[in-house]
Amino acid sequence: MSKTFYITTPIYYANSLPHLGHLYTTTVADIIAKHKRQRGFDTFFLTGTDEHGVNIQRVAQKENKSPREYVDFISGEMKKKFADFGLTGYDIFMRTTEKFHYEAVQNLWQKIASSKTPKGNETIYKGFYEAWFCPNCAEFKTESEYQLRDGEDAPRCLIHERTLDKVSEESYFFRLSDYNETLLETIESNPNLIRPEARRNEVISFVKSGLQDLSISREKKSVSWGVPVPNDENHVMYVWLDALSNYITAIGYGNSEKSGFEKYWQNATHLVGKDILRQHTVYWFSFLLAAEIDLPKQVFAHGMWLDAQGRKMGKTLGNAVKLDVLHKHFSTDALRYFLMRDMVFGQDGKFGYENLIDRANADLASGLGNLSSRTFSMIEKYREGKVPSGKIQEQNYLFAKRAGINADEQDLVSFLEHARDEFLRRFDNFEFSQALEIIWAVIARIDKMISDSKPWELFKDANQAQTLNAVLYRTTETLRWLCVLLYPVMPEAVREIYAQIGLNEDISKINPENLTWGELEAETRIGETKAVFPRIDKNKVMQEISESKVVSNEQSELPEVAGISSKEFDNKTKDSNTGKSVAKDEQQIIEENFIGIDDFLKVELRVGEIKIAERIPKADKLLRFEIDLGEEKPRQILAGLAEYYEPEKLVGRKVIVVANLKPRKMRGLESQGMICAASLEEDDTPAIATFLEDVKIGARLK
RNA sequence: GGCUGGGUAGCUCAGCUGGUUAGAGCGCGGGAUUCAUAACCCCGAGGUCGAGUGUUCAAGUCACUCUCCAGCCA
Repeated sequence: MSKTFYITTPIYYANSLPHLGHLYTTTVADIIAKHKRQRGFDTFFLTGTDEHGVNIQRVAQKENKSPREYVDFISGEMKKKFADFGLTGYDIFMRTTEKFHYEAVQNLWQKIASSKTPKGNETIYKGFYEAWFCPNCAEFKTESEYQLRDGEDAPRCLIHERTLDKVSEESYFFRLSDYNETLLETIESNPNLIRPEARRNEVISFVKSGLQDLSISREKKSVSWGVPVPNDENHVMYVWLDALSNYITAIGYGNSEKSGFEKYWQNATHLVGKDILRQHTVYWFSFLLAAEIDLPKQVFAHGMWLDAQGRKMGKTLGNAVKLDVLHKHFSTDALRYFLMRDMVFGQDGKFGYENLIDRANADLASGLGNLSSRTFSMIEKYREGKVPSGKIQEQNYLFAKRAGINADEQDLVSFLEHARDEFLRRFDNFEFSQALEIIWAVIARIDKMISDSKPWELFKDANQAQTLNAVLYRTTETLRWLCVLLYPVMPEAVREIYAQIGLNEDISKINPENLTWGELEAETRIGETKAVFPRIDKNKVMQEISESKVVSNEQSELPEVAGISSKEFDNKTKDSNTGKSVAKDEQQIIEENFIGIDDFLKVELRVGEIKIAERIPKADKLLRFEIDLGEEKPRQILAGLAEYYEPEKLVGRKVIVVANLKPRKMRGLESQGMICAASLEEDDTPAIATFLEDVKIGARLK
């Protein structure tokens, strides 16, 4: 039986449109799947949507759709976006609303219910949960949504300020509290079960702090959109049991429609965002233990993409990456490369269009692209388009040596083999960023070999014919290897290069472990040459992106209730445990985005004239200003404008100053306010706000 | 507050079990070159490795204290 491999992304909660987070995890999974397949693993790749729960019920209602219509729409959008980015290689797009899943989770429920906990108790029991309910909001409130005042028994709703009612609802509970020891033992004895290590520690400390039983159902009268609990008309399962079990139901556990459980489950890897790690370890592992199913081999929690400044992306800040912008301006391969190269897998990463462009230009255009381009151009020019043999005969050794080329290619071969092995090792260990660095070290080495041997001079010397041949052969053969290694990351581009070498095998089926130096045959006729990674005109593209942003802000979009999925996941967690309520009302979100006039008046904006502007030694961004606000003496204000403005030219300019900002020290100097400026572009290039009319110094803005 | 992780060149990061003058890429300055996508190659500037104390012949690398940042605490 061949080796198998099972890779999953989370199934994404179908309450909001696809965003970068979804795209990222599925891209990583796709790359891993392609890699494993190349290496001969019988691989199963799952992604999909999680479609039940009260959140979805509500959003659907708001949209005047049935939950089913709504999730059909979202899941369709998800598939479309994935397809836009070439993500079609999954084996299943799992949906929890499918019939087989209903059947299978119900079977799982019964299996769990029929077994005992490690301490010999019933695993599932019926009880009540109690929670604070606000009748005005018609919602259960979580801790962060209410306030308990001194001397009062019941907390108050933060919105309505009225006391909350304690409401209890019947619920089935999973006896999670009986799984502490088993869980701890399992996790501690398997260092690789949860990764990265820092995350694993979090889980361990969470388990150690004691586990409470988990509510796994809701009464149908409050939540109807879910899988019915077997033998109880009045309950539906609550999200996590339903959602997590998809990983096994999709491959045939508990149902006969799907298959592969025996084959794939033994080698399962779950990729998850760090925000849902607990659910995928504590809850999921316990469910599996209860159902007497083996645990997955590994759960890997990756980080989040932050914006270029390191802030969380979201609706409120308006800094979320727009997938249509990405799709319009960047090739899928460049994006895939960036996602793998720029984020250390497991840590958070910063995403900026500029970073992406810089990365693509430096590594892809100037690096790999340029190497292939110069190679084929030389083969065309010097060897009539045919890859020459790399053999150097003994009588030519001396000539080769003079050109700095070792007649024996073994050094290069060993180097390349070692790079390949390292690459595979890093890749297997999910160290994608470092794996790719190794490839780029190979590119640098080949570039250097070319520069050192100077093929354009060798060409003029008849004695150096074989040296030139060797350089060209070695370069091309190395490119062949790199294509095979890089295939999972940049399938399209690498196929193109492979074809330009003149080869036509299906690169997706070539196992990098079996690459053998010299298999590229001499006399191979190279294909038609063209640039694989065109250089991106940064200014132009950045300009276009900032223009398109303005447009898309004006378009009305489908509302993303309560924003982005990580937040939703959090809410969902609380919900599943306590039955307290969830998604914030859209209206409420909107209200939160407004401030009252009082809030505005707190900000003291005044007109000031710049009297002195100068650079600060050793600070490349900061400028020091003295600004006259009509006060006794000018104020010293520091601002990060040095990269964009000549200080001399700012003297005399009237600007808007936040006058009551708390003073702050920077570079040992106190800044007594802030100059208002707008950002021109993604990188925060500032434009100082100013007046067309002649305003008085010290005048307050209102 | 408790726990966990991190603070290494302007930026993003490598530095395994302590051992020569602390590395890479990007960016910046200079040079060389033309096969190539203003590319590639060479040279250079730039770091008291968050602060302090200790262990040691020897410490980004170990211990302790402090500090700042991030995450987890249902």
